[in-house]
Amino acid sequence: MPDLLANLNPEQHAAVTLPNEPALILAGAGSGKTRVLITRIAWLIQQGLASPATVLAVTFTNKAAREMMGRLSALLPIDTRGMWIGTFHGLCNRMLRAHYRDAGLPATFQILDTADQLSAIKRLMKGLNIDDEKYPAKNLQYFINNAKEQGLRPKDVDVTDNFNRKFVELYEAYDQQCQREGVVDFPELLLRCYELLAHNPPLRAHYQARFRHILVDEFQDTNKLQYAWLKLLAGQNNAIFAVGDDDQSIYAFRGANVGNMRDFEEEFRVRHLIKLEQNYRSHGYILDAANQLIAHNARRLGKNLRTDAGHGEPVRVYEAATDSQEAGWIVEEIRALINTGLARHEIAVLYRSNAQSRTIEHTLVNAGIPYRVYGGLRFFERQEVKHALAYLRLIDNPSDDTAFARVVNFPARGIGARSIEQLTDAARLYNCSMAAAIPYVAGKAGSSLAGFANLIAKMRAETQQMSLPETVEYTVRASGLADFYQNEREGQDRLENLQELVNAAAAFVSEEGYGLDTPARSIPLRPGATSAPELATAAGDEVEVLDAPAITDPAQNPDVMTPLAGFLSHASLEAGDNQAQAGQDAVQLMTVHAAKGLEFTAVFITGLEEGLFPHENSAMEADGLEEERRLMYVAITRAKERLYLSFAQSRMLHGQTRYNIRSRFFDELPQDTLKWLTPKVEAGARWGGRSDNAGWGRDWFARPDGQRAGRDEYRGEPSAPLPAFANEQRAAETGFRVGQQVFHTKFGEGTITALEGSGTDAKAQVRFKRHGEKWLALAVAKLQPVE
DNA sequence: TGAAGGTCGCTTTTT
DNA sequence: GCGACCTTCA
Repeated sequence: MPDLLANLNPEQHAAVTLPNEPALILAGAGSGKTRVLITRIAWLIQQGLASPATVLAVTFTNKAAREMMGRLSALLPIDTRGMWIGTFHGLCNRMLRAHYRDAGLPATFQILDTADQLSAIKRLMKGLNIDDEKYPAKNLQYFINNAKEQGLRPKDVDVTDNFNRKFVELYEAYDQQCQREGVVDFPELLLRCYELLAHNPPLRAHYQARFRHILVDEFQDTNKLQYAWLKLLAGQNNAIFAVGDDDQSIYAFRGANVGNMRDFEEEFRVRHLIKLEQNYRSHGYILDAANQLIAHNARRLGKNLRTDAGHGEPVRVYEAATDSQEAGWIVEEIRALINTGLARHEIAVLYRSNAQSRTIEHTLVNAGIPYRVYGGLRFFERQEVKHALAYLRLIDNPSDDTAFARVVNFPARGIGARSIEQLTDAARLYNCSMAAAIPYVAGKAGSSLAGFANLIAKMRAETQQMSLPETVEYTVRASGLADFYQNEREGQDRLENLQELVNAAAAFVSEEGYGLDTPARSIPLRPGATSAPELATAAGDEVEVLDAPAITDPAQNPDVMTPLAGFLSHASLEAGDNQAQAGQDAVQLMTVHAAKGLEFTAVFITGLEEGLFPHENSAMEADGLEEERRLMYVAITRAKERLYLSFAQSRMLHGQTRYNIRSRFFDELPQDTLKWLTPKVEAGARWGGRSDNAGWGRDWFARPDGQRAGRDEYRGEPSAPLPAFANEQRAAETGFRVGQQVFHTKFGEGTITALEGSGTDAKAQVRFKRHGEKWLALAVAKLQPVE
């Protein structure tokens, strides 16, 4: 029997072995939070305090859920399938599939992702002739999701004015449309599941009796609805083991409510509050910086990280003249780090907003350093993949109008906007789906639509006995998608992705433990399967906890989805990785948000300027600045050994050059942990704000005070050379070189101290004998070389 | 029916 | 500055 408790520190040990009572674990960054969560489950089972079927563990991302399952089965030889480990949405989906009748849903209900939802809303508004200018579909989407996350149905929303009344009406119409089509959006999965439990006492009692152990990861990120769902599931008797960090709450903008931690403490009368403050990730100076920064936040539960590692390296700070100079410095430092033997994937460049990645990417490309950008299009979001999925959804559920509208004329089959209009009119008239309305459309439009209906019918018939991978492969071909992309000039990648979809289906079948020949569209018989059957309708007050018996009679096991339904859920709930060159050893580029939960030996936090980080929009939001500070805290605590902070005096943003002052966060960090690689300019000596350049010559832009930290003043002893990056290359592009003597008609003689950009964007920094240092646009300024 | 051209917006994002 | 999305036109 493995000793699960070995090597735990006292706080971790205490958390893992708590009695089965409500507990809140305040887990600082890098304090072994996931380890505690996993060890807790393993310990409960090992001690005989819990059987796998009584455990429910919920996370926010599929990645976290997978990690938990993986590490758990490595820790104990248990079948994790008996447990319910997954995301809020994944678990709710599972419950709704099991009790679809009680939840008022068709067996084959489909899940709309955010993009599907928006197109469903647009379709709805078009049908109702709503002015998209006055009531933008995006705003309605936000309104609906927000209401659902507050647990509010249309009848529950307060009508305050006519504008709001319209939104409530549209919300209601949207819900009716979803109901008719048999589709649910993301928040609906949660709300529907909440209502299922709230309105069905026997069912609620069943699950409350079953899930004696509820564990929640990243509790600070839960929204109101998720908290209510947890409360319902816990009932009077069950304990919730909540793990979270209020200092890392960075998702308020999408409904996360840090207040849930306080509420949980009070409402559940939490007697066990344990703080994990021992940090196993970062060196001392880095932690000092994090601790002192976050101490500036007023509303905290309070906690301070400590480490046994030494001080380590100081935090290096660099002030650049421009965003591209900042990028140049970063790349030089990265090159130096790589030269010392550091793996590229141990280096991360973080930024507040995605737009900042461009300059850095550009500079990395020029330097020939491989990198990977996180974010962007993910596999199941690609258009060709979504097209194929739409056909599969139509096979499974013909009423899914979102899927129907997406592919009725793709590949093109002569069904134009007019035909679609006729069809939607008919569908509204007969209150049926678009597919069902086809017979009511007459004429040429009617016959081409009938052709499409026949295609889908044929596909449904042909795939009746096929396995899931066969079904997908058949669909890709029979839909005409394969031919279409085959003939498309740049369709090869898309064709490969469609093949990849077939592979994904095969992988899904094998991971779920289906036989390879299991028909995709029937409830599979899985001899020896350990998934616990659920009550279709629980009767009476007697509730029995069913301990994972083998499934023998599919009719009694409504919780088993067909492989196709499972795969379609999987595609909606897990959008997959983004396609960036995975596998290669590459420098990691991402937003600070995306970096949460990750760690790197060396971290660059870039663009530390007022307006950017903290972001200017945060000033308008309640608690906005504190959230920005938490974001900075998250960023700092990603670093293990080396932390670099940088900012630029000017930056190209939205096609305009902006002049920013350095972030206030610099003043909130302990100064003795910082090592300025460029001279630190005191706040009072600094100019700030925007400059519209009025009154200044058009051909140059410089700080009005004529001062700047020149690269010749660079005093660091960095691993990297001075930011005289790629000078040779610049020389070739601009015709000038750094160090060259030049003459300007207005400013006279000077020396080039830096070059950047190319073509019409090329700029030179020149130190003039009488006018100080200035940046000049080479396309405008007439610089002449002095022999 | 697709290409071309114009307009809009632009913080962070998982499910 | 750039991409996404919408409309327009041949």
